[in-house]
Amino acid sequence: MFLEIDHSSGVPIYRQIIRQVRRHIVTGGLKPGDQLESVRELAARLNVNPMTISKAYSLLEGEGLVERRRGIGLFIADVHNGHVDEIKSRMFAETIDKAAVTAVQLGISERDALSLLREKYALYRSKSRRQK
Amino acid sequence: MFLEIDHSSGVPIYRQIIRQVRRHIVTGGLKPGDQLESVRELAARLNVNPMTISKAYSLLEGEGLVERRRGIGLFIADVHNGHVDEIKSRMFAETIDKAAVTAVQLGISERDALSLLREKYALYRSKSRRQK
Amino acid sequence: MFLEIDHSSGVPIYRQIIRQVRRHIVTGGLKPGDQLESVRELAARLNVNPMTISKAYSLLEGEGLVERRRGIGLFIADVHNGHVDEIKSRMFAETIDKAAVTAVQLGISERDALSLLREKYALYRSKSRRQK
Amino acid sequence: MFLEIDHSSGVPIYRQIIRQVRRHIVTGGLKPGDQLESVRELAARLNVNPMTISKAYSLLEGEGLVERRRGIGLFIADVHNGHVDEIKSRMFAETIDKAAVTAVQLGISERDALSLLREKYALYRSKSRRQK
DNA sequence: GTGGTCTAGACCACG
DNA sequence: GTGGTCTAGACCACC
Repeated sequence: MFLEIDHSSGVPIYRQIIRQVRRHIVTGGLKPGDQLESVRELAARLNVNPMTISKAYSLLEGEGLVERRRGIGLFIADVHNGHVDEIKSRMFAETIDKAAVTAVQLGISERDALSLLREKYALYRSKSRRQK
Repeated sequence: MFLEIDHSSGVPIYRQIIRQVRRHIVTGGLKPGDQLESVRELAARLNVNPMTISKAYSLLEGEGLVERRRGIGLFIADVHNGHVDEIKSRMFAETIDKAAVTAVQLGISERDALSLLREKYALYRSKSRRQK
Repeated sequence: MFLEIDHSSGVPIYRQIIRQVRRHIVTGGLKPGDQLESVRELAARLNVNPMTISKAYSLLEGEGLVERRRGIGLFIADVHNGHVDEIKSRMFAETIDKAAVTAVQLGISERDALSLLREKYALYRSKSRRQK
Repeated sequence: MFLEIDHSSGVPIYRQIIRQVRRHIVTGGLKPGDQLESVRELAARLNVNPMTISKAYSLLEGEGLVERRRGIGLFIADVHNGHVDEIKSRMFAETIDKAAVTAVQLGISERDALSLLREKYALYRSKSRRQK
């Protein structure tokens, strides 16, 4: 599971995790029944405190996106139906929208904007492949 | 100076102020030599504690965007063009960064991401021209 | 960490702290990765308000000399050698600047000024060697 | 009269003026009976508020270093006797002392220290000549 | 009038 | 436990 933590953004780590896991579920990257990485494992991989992972998982459980099976671990719940593509598009459109507004307001050329996006895309694409 | 404080966003007030003043400076809404609203005045207008405003102003001073003239008030500093460009790049890079991570996590192709950005860019570009 | 606060000097406490921590970092007394005393601990020890310490620490963070690890504490950042050298130069330039102005105003010749500096330098150099 | 105001040092302007006028008196750059520049003139030249100059002059008068002659202006008082060279040396030695300690503590070479002093000396020497 | 500093105390978020 | 934020109020220095 590809997760990118930004320690300097000020956004709490557990929130960053929740948002990204939610995305993976929406995307189908994580499918109903899939087991989540264990708290300890993920904590070690991301180099954050296990309690932080635990908090994120608990909140996802509260949302009903994740199910706890006692003694075994956490699994993606069966909530994955319909409208997924639409939701995906909307989620992505929001981020691009902000970027476009900012670019225009700051007078950044379309050429520069596109080339930066291309570069960043490649960066995270390769990171995500390495994490798989 | 137009400033909009969102008390419910969770983003610290002083950061909201910094971000908006910075944007006003970078986009030319505030020009070198312009005097900032006084701490007390702005505090009264936004209905927040003067120290909160003071904190925002001090940090802007630390960034070199704002200058104190003792006993008189605070003024927009004479920022080099290079510095402004650097700030712009940083501001824009942050938004593109988020978009790129989202795109990768949602499994959106680079091609689609770029074309959406192109489309949005054109949209806001033409909007901004009409407003001129 | 040795910190000496002079309440009667008129120099703001938070600036005294910043200057001394900065000096400890630059001279190697505090090394990258070292944890700073907690805000509350230092506040109690120096007998000042925690917010004053917090302000000093925040500004050091803004300078990039110190890093927050959320919920854990503050640590000396991994400062590049170049950055340290820059800070050193700035610190030293300030003292020489004052000396030069004084020399000119007192009508002391460049020759005498240089020879006094040479002499004082040798003095403290040998003192510092003896302490090693 | 050569005066160097540092707006960014945090030291109040009126104090900077007092200290430097005092130095000129000690040095003999200003002699008993010499008339001081008028408040307005000096204010215009240094580009500071006339009240700031006035405050500095009043405090110098309080020290007895300066005398007010009603309707005419301010003059250097007749306090200029003995020990002058000794005082000068001490004033200068203090600044060099600090510089030398800093240099040694920061590990700056004698060569670099001397060359910086040479450079700064030349800078203020030429400034002082222009102001005469 | 301007901003700067410090305090005391409350509350929050994070780990 | 950690730091961060905000408030209310006092006091200071400067112009």
